[in-house]
Amino acid sequence: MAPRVADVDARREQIGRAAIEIFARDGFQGAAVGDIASLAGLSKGSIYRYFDDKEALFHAAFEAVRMRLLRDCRAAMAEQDRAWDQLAAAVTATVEAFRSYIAIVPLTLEFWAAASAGDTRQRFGTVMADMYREFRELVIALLRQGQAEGDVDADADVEAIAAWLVAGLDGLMLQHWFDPAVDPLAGASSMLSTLRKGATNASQI
Amino acid sequence: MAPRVADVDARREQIGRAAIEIFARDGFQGAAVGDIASLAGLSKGSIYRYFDDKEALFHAAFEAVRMRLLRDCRAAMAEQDRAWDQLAAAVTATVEAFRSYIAIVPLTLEFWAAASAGDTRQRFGTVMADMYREFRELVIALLRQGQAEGDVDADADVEAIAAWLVAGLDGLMLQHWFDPAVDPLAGASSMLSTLRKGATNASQI
DNA sequence: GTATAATGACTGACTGGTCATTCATTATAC
DNA sequence: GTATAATGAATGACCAGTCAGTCATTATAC
Repeated sequence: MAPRVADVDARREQIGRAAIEIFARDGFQGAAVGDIASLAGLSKGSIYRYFDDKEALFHAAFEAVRMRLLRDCRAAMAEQDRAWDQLAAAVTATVEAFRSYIAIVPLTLEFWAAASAGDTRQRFGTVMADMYREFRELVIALLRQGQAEGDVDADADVEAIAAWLVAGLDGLMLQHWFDPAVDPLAGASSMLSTLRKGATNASQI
Repeated sequence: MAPRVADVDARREQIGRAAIEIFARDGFQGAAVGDIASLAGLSKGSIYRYFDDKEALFHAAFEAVRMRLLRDCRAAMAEQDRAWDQLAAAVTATVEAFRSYIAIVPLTLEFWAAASAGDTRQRFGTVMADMYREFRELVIALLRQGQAEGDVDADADVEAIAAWLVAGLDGLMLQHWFDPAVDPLAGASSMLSTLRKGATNASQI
């Protein structure tokens, strides 16, 4: 109807918000493009003016969620001076992000599945690999700085630690999703304090 | 009377094996029951003689994989005396199971997704919740015994530790699946040694 | 040992339905 | 009048689950 739409980016974002909600509720395969269109206040056909196909829509939804998480982490880190405190803040911010924006969880699970099997595997698999590399590298950098600042053992295997720290956060969110009695914050705190004691000679000996 | 003396259990297992392979390759929604039937050497119609519907097939596939994992864990534990060594053996056995039977990974990811969104959520959600509770309880029991044997601090929060240990294994397997350069065994070893140092006064002080 | 009857595992064409994607048409703004 | 956004009916492909019929195998009678 409206020629020269006011703002293409705004419309894409509007559709993306609807996509997050529907994909989180119904899954990737289960979601109907028409439902996303309705929620965005458009018709099915219009979706295809802004996105090539359903997969592109899914990718955009996940990307939006990922950026939000990364932004929250960086914001929390900016408030701390020492690398160790920044790491703790990032971990806490991640858990908080999951709790305050719970749609992240089912959306992520759907994305994992899409990246691991079926036609979507190739397209989304590299996206996941890149994302985890990025998260691990963030943690590795903090741990290295922590070593320089004397909060982390010089001989700690920072790569391995980064992998299981990120892994632990994912897994805690997963268990919390299936069973709300599992407290992800308690788990993350325990993980951090154990790491603090287990990989820090300076403060113990 | 009964032609080919059909061994119902054997047939179900034969179909189950095919189901694991196809679901791991194509995902739950993406898999065609006809493909599973072909791989099992049967026709589509016959599948429904042994399973109520596609979901039942999926459930059976996951259950088989879960039992195998649990069996491997218990076997590894049986070879150790002290609770701490049993825990370490179980963790290593889990990682080894993932590596030697890699189809577990995409199948698990599919199951997570099915348990988190869409029509399948209710049916599979409780299965997941129960499974994680079972795994956590196994770890909790070992940690408690470890406390009794003096290998684990008396004031350690065993519930929180169990949650993040299980979480870490899931997450490591996930990262390894997307990026084979991530070594899950190195991650798991680091996690264990950190826990050993961080939650054990006895051996350090 | 042979012929016949009974059985039920197995098949695959079929039904009913879903849904992503396309495109001819309509509405709107300038 | 023209360019473009938006629409939604139409298309085509896919697939879970059903069921009437087939036929190899077993049981029984003699």
